[in-house]
Amino acid sequence: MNFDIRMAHLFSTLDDNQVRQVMESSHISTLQDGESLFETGDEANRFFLVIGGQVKLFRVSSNGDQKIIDIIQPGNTFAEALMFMEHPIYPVCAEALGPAKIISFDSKRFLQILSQSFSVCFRIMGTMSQRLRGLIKEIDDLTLQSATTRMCAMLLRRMEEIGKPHFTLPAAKGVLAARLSMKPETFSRILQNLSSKNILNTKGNEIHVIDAELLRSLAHLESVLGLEPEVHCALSSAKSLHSD
Amino acid sequence: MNFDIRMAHLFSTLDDNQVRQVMESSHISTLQDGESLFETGDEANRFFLVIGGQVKLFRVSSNGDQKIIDIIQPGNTFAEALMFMEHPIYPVCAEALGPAKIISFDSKRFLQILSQSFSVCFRIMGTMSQRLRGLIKEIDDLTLQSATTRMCAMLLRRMEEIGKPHFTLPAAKGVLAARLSMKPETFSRILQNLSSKNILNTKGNEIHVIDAELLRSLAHLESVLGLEPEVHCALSSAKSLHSD
DNA sequence: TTCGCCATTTGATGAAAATCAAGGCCCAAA
DNA sequence: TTTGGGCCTTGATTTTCATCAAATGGCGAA
Repeated sequence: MNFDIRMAHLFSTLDDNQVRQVMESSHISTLQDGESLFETGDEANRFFLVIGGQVKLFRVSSNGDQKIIDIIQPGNTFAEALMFMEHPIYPVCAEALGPAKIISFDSKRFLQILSQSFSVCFRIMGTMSQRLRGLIKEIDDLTLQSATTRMCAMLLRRMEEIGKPHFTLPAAKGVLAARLSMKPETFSRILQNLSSKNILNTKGNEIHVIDAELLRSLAHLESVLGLEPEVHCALSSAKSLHSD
Repeated sequence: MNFDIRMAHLFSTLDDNQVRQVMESSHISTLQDGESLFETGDEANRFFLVIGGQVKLFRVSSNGDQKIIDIIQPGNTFAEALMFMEHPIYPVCAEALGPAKIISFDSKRFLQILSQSFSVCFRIMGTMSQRLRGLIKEIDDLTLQSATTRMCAMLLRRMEEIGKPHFTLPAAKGVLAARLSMKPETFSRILQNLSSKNILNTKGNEIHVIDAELLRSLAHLESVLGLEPEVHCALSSAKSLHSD
């Protein structure tokens, strides 16, 4: 296996020797769709790097609903923050979303390397800092915004990521719904609604955005709320989205 | 001022010399109730330690609603995670909840000290790790649970913190409502509801829990995080959980 | 004490999203 | 080709909570 872990941000400042040390404790796994990597409450003495496919992190409520916390893409690490706790326990479940390939690393071993290199320390702190920021944003999304707003924001992110108004949804609709904290039915209805407003077209998992401006105004509903009168048209059409 | 910053977890492993260095860039402020420390979007070149009173961290939507992210108790630091970002910007607003006393520190200066001491590095990583966990737990609360569930969980936490079924709410009801992402009206109604079911009695800000078991079952508490013998930042009001 | 300003409570109403229940679609296996 | 099982969609209904509006109550200042 000649995959260079330095492609991952976390490992990018390691020298050859350090990479070798890290790799000594590593283990590559290939996962089937839906195969579990770890569960909430498991002892967390390893962390992970996705090198193929996707891994979803989620929590399960007592009624069986899943809230997807994050979907980890290839090249990204996860669960590395836990190595700094005394009795680390995974606070989420992780399982493959489709077939996936991952490398796992021994946390203790990595801590040893960490204690030799400030640059790696700083690197990891930067990563954690970003994650913190991301989670705050997430809380923001969940509390200050409606399901429609979240949907529009997601579509816009995806659109800008691709760079074209025509793109494919990054996962099955049901999965995205869980990611956005709504039921599949709601997801479907909102999409259908946006479509009926001629803001976009859908065909299966293909999305074609027609009116990106309107979409944007829906996604930024709140920041728009207090502003100029002219945005009111966009706003009012936003409000009427659900009422007819 | 002879307050020893080593009381704070983050500084606990500093030697006298390092403490002196850190203090050189520090600044003590006394805040009135409601006085702002910083706002979302401000350049973040300082971080803070609360030594008296409380500081609330929150985000604001344009309609004026506040979502309280955290309430920082004396002895705790906040905004320290930002020093690892390239162009650090506070992602939340901070203001005093009642009169408060805080010390601020220069981030750059502290980074220098950090680059001399692995123990401080590890310390800060541990802190960040806990914050991450806390935020995940938060997302959990916001999505998988109803307003009543959140209320019950909060009451239980508070009860266990105090150790008696009779206690005082840790802040004004309106503030707690925002902390739990609900309107004051809803907060009031839920409390009234619990009371009418003889689960608890209320009188002003005094709560007397009658049926803790029932309360617990309403909170749907999966003991996912139940076993956490550790640090606990007992001061901070609930939170702690994350991997990524 | 009275006044006025708060935070809180209470009631009535409405809107968003969950839930319940079918039904349709697509694809893959028989 | 037919069949069956995931997904997704659609419709009807219900629940939860926000919103609007109007008391109530406490507490400090005049």
